[in-house]
Amino acid sequence: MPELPEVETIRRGLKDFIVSKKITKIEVLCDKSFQGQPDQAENQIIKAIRRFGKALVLDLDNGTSLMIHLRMTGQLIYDGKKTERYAAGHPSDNFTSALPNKQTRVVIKFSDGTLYFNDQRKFGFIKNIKTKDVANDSFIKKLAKEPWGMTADELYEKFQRHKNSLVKATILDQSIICGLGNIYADESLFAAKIHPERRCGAVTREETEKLLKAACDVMDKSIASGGSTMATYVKADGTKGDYLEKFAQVFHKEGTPCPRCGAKIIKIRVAGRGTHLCPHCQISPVNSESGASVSSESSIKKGAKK
DNA sequence: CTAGGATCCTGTCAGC
DNA sequence: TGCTGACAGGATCCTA
Repeated sequence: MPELPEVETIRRGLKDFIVSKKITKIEVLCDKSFQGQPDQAENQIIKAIRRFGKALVLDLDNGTSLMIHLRMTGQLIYDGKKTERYAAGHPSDNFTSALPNKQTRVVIKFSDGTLYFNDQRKFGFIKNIKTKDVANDSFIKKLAKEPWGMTADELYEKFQRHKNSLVKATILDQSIICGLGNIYADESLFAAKIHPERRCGAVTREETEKLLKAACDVMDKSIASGGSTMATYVKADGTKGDYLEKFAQVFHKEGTPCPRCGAKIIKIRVAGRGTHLCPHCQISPVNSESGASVSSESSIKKGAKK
C-alpha cells in the first residue's frame, strides 16, 4: 500500500528516532518476513536511512544493510519508551493499539525504544544484505527514475515502446516510472484527464507531459502533508494522516461528484486493480478512439452512472 | 521482447 | 448467525 510519499514520510520521520542508535536485538516472529541473518544486524549502529522507490534501506556500522519493503500492508511503528510513537504505512488500528500483536512480523529493539514491522498479508519483507550490494539488488536495480527526475520525452518514449499496454498498468510498473502505486496512478490520470484504459501508443506527447507533471504535483502534496497514512502519536491520541480525505479527488470516491465537472466518479477494474475515474473528464477509448480494439470490461458499479 | 493473468497471504465486507 | 466470494495503496512469476 505504501507508495512513494508514504515511504518517504516514514524515512523522514524515522530518521530522528533511529539514526545513530544501536540495534540491541531483532526478534523474527514470522520467518517469511525476514530473509537472511537477523543477528548480523544486532549490536550495530544505524548510520543512515535511504529510500529507493518504495523500499527503505538502513545502513549499519558493519557494512551490512537492512532492506525493508512494505508491499501492500506493511507498517513501521516506532514506539519510544517515553510514550511517543511514530507510525506510518498501511493504515490500521495497529498505529495506536498495543504491540506486538498478531500482525507483528519483526521486532527491532533499541535501548530506548522499539521498531515494529507489522504486515497483515506477509507480502512485505526485511532482508539483510551487504551495503555495497544494495545498488545491485534485483529489485533496486530495476527501478526507473522518479517522476521529478524524468523528462516528458523519456516517458513518452517508454509509452511508444509499450504502445499496446494500458496506460494505468504501465505507470504502475516501477521499471517504467518509479514511485506511483494505485492511489497516485488514479489521481495523476485524473489530473491529466487521461482515461486509464487508453493504450500508451494513443497517449500524446502533450498528455504525457501533463501526466508527468500531475504525478509530481500529487506526490509533492502528499509528502508535504505527511503521506496518506502517516501519523505521529503522543500517547494514544487518535490523529491520523488523512491524504485521502484532504487531497484525493477520485480514489475511493466512487459515487461522489467529480470536483471538476460534477459527474459521478466511477470505479472500474483495469489491469486487475480497482480504478477510479471521472467518466466525463477522462474519455473512454472505447467511445472515442477508432481502434475499438479495447475490450470493454465490467464496471464494478457503485456509482454506475446515469 | 511485450502483454495479460495468476499468485503470494490474511482480514473484512457484501450478499445470500 | 454463518458461509462464500470478491477485493485489497505491490511486485513477481508464468504463459502466449
